[in-house]
Amino acid sequence: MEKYNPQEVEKKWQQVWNAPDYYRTVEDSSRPKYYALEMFPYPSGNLHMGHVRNYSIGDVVARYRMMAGYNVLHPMGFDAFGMPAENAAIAHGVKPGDWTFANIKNMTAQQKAMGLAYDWEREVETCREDYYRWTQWLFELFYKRGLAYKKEAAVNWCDKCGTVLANEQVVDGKCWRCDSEVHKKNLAQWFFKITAYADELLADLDKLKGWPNRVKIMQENWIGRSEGLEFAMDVPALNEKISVYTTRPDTAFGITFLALAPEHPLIEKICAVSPNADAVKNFCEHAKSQSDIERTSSESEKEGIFTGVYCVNPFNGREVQIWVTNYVVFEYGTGAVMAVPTHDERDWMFATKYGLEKIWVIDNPKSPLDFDTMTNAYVDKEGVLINSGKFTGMEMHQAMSAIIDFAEAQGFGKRKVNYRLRDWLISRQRYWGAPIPVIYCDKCGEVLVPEDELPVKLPDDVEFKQGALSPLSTSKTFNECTCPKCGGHAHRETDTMDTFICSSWYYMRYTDPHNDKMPFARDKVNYWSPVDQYIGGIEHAILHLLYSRFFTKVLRDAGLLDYDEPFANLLTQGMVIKDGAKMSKSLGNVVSPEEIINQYGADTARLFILFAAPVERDLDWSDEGVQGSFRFLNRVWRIIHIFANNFDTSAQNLTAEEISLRRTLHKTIKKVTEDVRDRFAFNTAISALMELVNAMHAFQDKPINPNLARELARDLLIMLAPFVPHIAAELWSKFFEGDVHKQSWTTFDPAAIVEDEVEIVIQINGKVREHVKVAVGLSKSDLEKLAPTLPRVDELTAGKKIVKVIAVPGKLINIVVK
RNA sequence: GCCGAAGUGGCGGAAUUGGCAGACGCAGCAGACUCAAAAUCUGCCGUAGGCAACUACGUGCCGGUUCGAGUCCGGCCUUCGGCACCA
Repeated sequence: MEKYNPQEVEKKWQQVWNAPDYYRTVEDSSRPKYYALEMFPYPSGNLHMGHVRNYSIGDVVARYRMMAGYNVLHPMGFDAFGMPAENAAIAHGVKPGDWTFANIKNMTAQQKAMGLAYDWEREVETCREDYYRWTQWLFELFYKRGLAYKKEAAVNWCDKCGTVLANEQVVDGKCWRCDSEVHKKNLAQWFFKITAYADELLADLDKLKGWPNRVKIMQENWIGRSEGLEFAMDVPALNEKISVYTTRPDTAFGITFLALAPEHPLIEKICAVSPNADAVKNFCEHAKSQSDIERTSSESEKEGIFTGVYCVNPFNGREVQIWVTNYVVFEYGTGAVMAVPTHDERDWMFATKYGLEKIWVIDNPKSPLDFDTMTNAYVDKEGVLINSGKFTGMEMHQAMSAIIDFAEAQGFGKRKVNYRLRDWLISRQRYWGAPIPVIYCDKCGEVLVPEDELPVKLPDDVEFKQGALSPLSTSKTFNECTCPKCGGHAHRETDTMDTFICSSWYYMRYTDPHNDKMPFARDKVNYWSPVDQYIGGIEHAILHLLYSRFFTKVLRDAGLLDYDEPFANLLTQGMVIKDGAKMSKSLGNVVSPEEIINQYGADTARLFILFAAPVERDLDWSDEGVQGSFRFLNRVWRIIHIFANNFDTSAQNLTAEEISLRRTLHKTIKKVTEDVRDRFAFNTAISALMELVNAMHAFQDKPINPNLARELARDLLIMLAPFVPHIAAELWSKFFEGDVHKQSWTTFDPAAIVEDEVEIVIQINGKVREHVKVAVGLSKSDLEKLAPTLPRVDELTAGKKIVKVIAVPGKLINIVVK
């Protein structure tokens, strides 16, 4: 028997799998389809352990489904536009495209060294013209459907990245990529109208039965739907109205002031009549200069200034002061808030600080409030209205709808649904992205580039300088053009698209990657979609997964596809941790996949990473654990060779020991199948395989029935194939015909797992006192009768009274004594 | 503050429907093989007491339901994640 040499074995099989037709996928209506997908990577240059984990999980899923008779689509590609390529251009003078393609080449080689079962002919690279042509085409589709628009707004600007960011890409006031602080800037930018789909994006979360609950909850929070009342308050001094939005119309009689965001357009008019206009203007400047964190943290100091102007509460006719404050968010609702200090914590703090009036309008009849000594707002969702005119005495929830009805009947307000979700800012002042296909004509204004002129190609003659200027605007060949409508003088949009747009539809392109008439054919995308199993990191819970859901719904409404949700099942893998922290260069705890693969082989790396932790949980890297996995593969290598020595011996009837070993095999088949198919419990599937190999080891020095030896070797290799494809293929080729990866998944023989005896537990007062073997199928009453006849039971219950006997067939007998 | 997840040996983890807590692996200890070491194989391995059979305790804490709770219920504690002045 030669030694297990993973380097040699893996190289050999990777060459076999690299043949163009080995993993080629075609539509086939005779088999059920299965679309297995891992989130495609950014081509940073090297795989890290997070990638290895992601692809190992996906490969087990795909390979198992292939063997289980499904027509499996399992593609890979690269999210190839993005800033690091551009930064490399600035730092080292290399072209972003050259840098990117070199990285893709390197990473593809690393992926191939992992032995992954991909159809490489479907590879997608988002930076290639034949891909971004369709990204631009989709932008135009959104534009034509009124879902892409340009607007001047205060947007998030990252100095370090030299570009604007979408709300989803700002984390705790910082840039999601470089972690530097983001500030507001007024710029005219392109947006996608994701808010038009807010309701459906929220409602359809219910359809996603195969998604982790926490991801759905995160999206729900992000969309942030609320119901309430929007109503107008008169400003007599200006002969104007201010609209406010509230979710607590039941507290409307407690309004004591009105709070405006410093950006509110009415402030200018107020200043025209205000006695302290200068102070108000100064305050607004000050508030606007505060950083995002200062402005939006609930712990920040609330500040404000009285404008000297009043408005009228339409419910009771009271005049209330108009204040400008730093805690009202302009982008949400109407940018103006009715303030009720007694029933809102923020208003309480503000009113206390500035000595404003507090009027209580809700009391709790169950435990009446002592208003004179209250030090907080009363915000519980329970109570009855007081001091509220004709609504006094009404239960607060009834009062909410009654007050809304009243406002609607009087014509000064209406029911309103609001969302926290904002439109998606998609412009980026960067080079390495898909150019926005828009032309600005001196006469015609904003014009789309005609479809047959797509793609708008990225020019080569640009200067890569950090700053507010889009690199494309430095190109001499790109900028100037003629108007497609009138032929007159025009110039191009020089911003590119957020790369999240490229990744919002790549999984559709995989279904028809070489189509040069359309982004994809409708019948192909419908055949393969939705993705049956999507696998990736939790960090995309909102970003990529929300954007992709939005894209799917827009493309459905445009008639390009016929389903509502892109990803039927989602698996969010945990991080790879070492020494208690995420692997990172700065901590110096990075383990390179390349080194592990060189030392032990890809099979060992895959096995360890799948065995060490459940897929959803963080995984602690352990060098000793890797050695353990390598040891196991060596055990497999030896035991298969030993068993194969018995293949040609003469067959006898199975001994009792052999029957028991066969039972272990079939129980293992059942468990591994269920763990892989239903639970993604790869760690327990592998532990069951280890137990089987341990059981086989009891026969290492004994002759074994040749039929059983063959059955064990065969089924073990089939079950190992999705996890450790190279060693399984090699051992199979040595002792069996054909290719292990083209075998049907093995099934268990129900007759083989039947036991004739079961061990049941005897408990006395719930404590285990004895184990007995009984015939299988003994009924409840048989067991109850059996219990008192056991000598041990007799001994332990001597002198005590048996109160009750509980029997669970096949499990236990519990005797209750006093 | 609100929402969510988790807490089990020295470590990673198992226990799928309320029924033997600690499968499997790592580390450790002992033995076999060897001149020796490595590799391999075998056994032991929650804590305390005991030569042992065995006994008591034990799944973050307190209480409850149940013949029986890691699992269910109520109340806390800790850690991690998300949202966070959204009216």
